Amino acid sequence: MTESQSQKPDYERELRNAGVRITRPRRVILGILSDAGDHPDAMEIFRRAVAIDASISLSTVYRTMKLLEGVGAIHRHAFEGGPSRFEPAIGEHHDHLIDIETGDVIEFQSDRIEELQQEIARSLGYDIVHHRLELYGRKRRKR
Amino acid sequence: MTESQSQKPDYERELRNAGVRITRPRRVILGILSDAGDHPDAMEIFRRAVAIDASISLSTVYRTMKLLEGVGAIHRHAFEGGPSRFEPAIGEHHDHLIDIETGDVIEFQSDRIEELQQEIARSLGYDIVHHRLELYGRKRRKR
DNA sequence: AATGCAATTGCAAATCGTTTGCAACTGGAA
DNA sequence: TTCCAGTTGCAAACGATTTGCAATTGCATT
Ligand SMILES: [Mn+2]
Ligand SMILES: [Mn+2]
Ligand SMILES: [Zn+2]
Ligand SMILES: [Zn+2]
Repeated sequence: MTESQSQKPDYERELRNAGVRITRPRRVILGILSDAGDHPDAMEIFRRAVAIDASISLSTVYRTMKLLEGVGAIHRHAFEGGPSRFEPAIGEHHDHLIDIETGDVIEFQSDRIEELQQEIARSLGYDIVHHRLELYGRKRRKR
Repeated sequence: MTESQSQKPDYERELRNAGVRITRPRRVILGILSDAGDHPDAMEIFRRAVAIDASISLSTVYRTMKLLEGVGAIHRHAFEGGPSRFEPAIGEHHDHLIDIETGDVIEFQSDRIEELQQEIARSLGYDIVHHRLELYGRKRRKR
């Protein structure tokens, strides 16, 4: 396997090109997002950021998330109940299954479902701009 | 077509059986929900309620929605951005397509997608408790 | 029909997640 | 280095929803 497909996005480059200033707080937040394997919310990102640079504020986390969402660098999820959660917009599209007991988020992907969504939308005279598919469930009890 | 399948749910009966007290505010709110053809939010329900009984409070609307959701009489939707929106839990299950330009909500149903969701969940070792499928799109530009 | 009391209400204040005004600060082009 | 528009931290504001509390009211019981 070559490293042609980096797992961690080079945000700094990407953002510079988008004409965004790379500041200290942003560099810290970008680093956190780059190697987050989960779907942290703003407060969690803030905690991780403060551990690196105590002067970072929650406001800046929120402002940065909004900016990154705006340039398409991250995705915002509004899972049931809780606050917005984020993840880098790398790799192929996927949807989520949320374990309603543990809160675990499991990713999955179904070309078939994606196709069907398109069909449905167009049969209704619409083009899909984006969508949201979330399954909420619990581990199947062993039989 | 007979009237064997009532379009408007008989909430009062349903709730009495569930051991819920039928108060004046509740009766008004239930009436509004019964013949709401749309997906109103709490504030909208409040407005419609006040038009019938000026003494109803927004708190009571919120408390009643929570109660009705709890007994499964209504569904709560958290469409992108806005506040929670509600609809009677009658008829067959359906999902929604939201017109991102007008805010219109269009209902649709796909047995195929529902099946695929089940398959996916069980392949991941889960039972689906509920799910959420929302398509956000815009009217296809006429070609 | 009158009684009794837990359930329900309206109101105001609180809460939660998020946004914003503002004065101080800083990245990075020149 | 200078310079200033962009960015920051802070505190206050925000919108949606929830909650404490004292007053009211369903409704089961006499
Ligand atoms: Mn994900
Ligand atoms: Mn609907
Ligand atoms: Zn998808
Ligand atoms: Zn569905």
